Parts: sequence; structure tokens; C-alpha cells
Amino acid sequence: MTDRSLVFTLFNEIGIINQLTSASFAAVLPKGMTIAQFSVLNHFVRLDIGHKPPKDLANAFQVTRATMTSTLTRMEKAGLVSIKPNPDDGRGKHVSITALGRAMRDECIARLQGPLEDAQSVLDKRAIEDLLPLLVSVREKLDRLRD
Amino acid sequence: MTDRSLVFTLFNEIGIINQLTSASFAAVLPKGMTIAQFSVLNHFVRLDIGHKPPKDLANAFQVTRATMTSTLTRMEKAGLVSIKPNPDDGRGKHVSITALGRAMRDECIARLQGPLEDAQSVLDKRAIEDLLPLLVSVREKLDRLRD
DNA sequence: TATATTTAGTTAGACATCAAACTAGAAGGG
DNA sequence: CCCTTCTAGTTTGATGTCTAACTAAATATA
Repeated sequence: MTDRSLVFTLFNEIGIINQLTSASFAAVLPKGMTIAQFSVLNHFVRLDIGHKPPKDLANAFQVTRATMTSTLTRMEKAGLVSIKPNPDDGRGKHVSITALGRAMRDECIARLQGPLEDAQSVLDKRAIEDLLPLLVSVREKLDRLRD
Repeated sequence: MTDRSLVFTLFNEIGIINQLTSASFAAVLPKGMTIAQFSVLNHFVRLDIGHKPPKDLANAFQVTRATMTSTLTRMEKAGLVSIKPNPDDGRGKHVSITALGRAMRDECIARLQGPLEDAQSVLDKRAIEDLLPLLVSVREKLDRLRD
């Protein structure tokens, strides 16, 4: 196998794994919830942030601002986040999580336990520990390549 | 880190890498072409198959039949594949690649060299060779879990 | 054989995603 | 101070993706 098709195969495998896992995670979320929306909620809780501009959220998840606008609009309509103007910058917004958003995040976490346990049961813990640092390194290198 | 958050982190990293690479690959493809469509074309050429039912293509790429219908419809409209009824089964179809589809596949391959070389230049070949078998094993286990 | 179940494919409606074009406000340079 | 450039966010139109409900054909079962 040539080096290039090796790289291609690598990304192909990653794509399929991503598809399999995203699908199985999405399937257990409450009606109307998605991985993208859960990720935003989880971000706010994990980092314990008061508020953040959409731009920073877009950067954090490596999506365009247009994508983040789309997701946040739906989340605001569902009452999961609050979006206010940034008083110090007429162009900017401040996004924050609501109490309903926190509750939804907890509910999602609970429901994700099942698929995570399933994955854990077939994957060897050692294999994961071997894999993770390699993947982190790949991701960091690709990230740097982007700049 | 708990076992479950280890698994979660693993899939998170995979998701981000997938997003970074898909975006950079998609960016160089000819106007109107996508990774999904290229994957179908490449599948036919690599495996040197005459024709295949949509169901098998859906299985090969781990997407639903509905998704494959959507992609194939667009590809047929663009003249990249041909879709005929299966003479032996009134429910089925036969999908095959056209000459235009082959030419498009070659063009895509050529254009993908750049991003692949970039990726290759930052990733160590050894690292990829370590990673690949682990990922293949993970994918196979997740696949079996699905059934 | 007649009915029930399974299978292949489609359609409809939803969400995430992108690129490109746009608006509006901020920052900088003359 | 004005004009240019940059930045934040939105809108539009496209694709890929899913689930759920549907049609039609094949298979299994009673």
C-alpha cells in the first residue's frame, strides 16, 4: 500500500467509526435533541462558563459561524440557551445555558450511559488507552496544519 | 478519568479528526462533487464491480437506504452512475458507474493528492501504521455490536 | 393457496453542515 | 473626520444524514 492510500484508509476508517458512534448516540437522545446541541450544553457545564460568543463556540467545535447560528437558533427556540446582545460590542452576542438546558444535559448524560457501556464492553480498555494518545497527536497536528 | 469518559473522549477525538479531514478533502473536489459521491465512485473502481444494489452500497458505507437513495438520485442526475431495475427481483435496482463517473473519480483522486500529502507530511508513517490496525479492530467490534 | 412477514426502495420532514453573499458594527490609516 | 478593511453574525441554497411512514415485491407460514 502506498503512503497516500495508507493515509486515505486511515481517514476512511475514522469516518466510518464516527458514523457508527454518532448514529448510536443520537438514537438514544430525547426527542428533538442532537449530538451538536448536546455538545454545546455539555461545553457550558464542563467549563463552567457564564457566557460565550457564538464565534468561540464555532471555533471550539470546528464548525463555521453559519452552522453555529443555525444550531443556536434552534436551541434558543427550545429554551436550552439564552442569547443576548454583547453590551460592549454591537456586532457580538452572549450565549449562556438556561436551567432547562442544564436539565436536558443531565438527561442526555444519563441516556448516553447505555451506548457508552456497550462500546466499552466490546472495546478493550487497554486498546483505548493505546489509541487515545495517538489520536490526540494526530488531531493536534491536523489542527496546526489548518492555520 | 472514568472508563466511560475515556470512551467518550475517544469518540470525541475521532469526531473532530473526521470533521477536520472531511472539510479539507471536500474543499478540493470539483464543484458539485462531495465525499459521499466520490466514495461511491471509488468503491466501484476499486472493487472492479459491474453493478451493485443500493442496499449493498448503503451497507458498505454504513448509511441508511434512504441516504443512499438520496445520493444515488443526485449522482444519476449528474450522469455519474446508471440505475436500472434488477431483472431478477422486482424490488431491486442495479447501480453501475458510467464513463463520466470514472473520469470524475480520476479527477477527484488527482485533486485529493494535495491534502493527502499535507496530512502525510505532518503525520509520522509509523504512527499511522500503529494506529490503523487498532482502528480497524474498533470499527469491526462496533459493527458487530450493531447487529 | 392465502395470509402474514420480511425486504428493497422511496418519500417527507427534520437537523447539521458548508460556501457564498450579505448587514452592521469596530478598528485603522490617511 | 472619512474611507477602507476587518470582524461577528445572518441568510440562502445546497448536500448528507437520520427516523418514520409508505409502496411494492418476495418469502414464509398456516
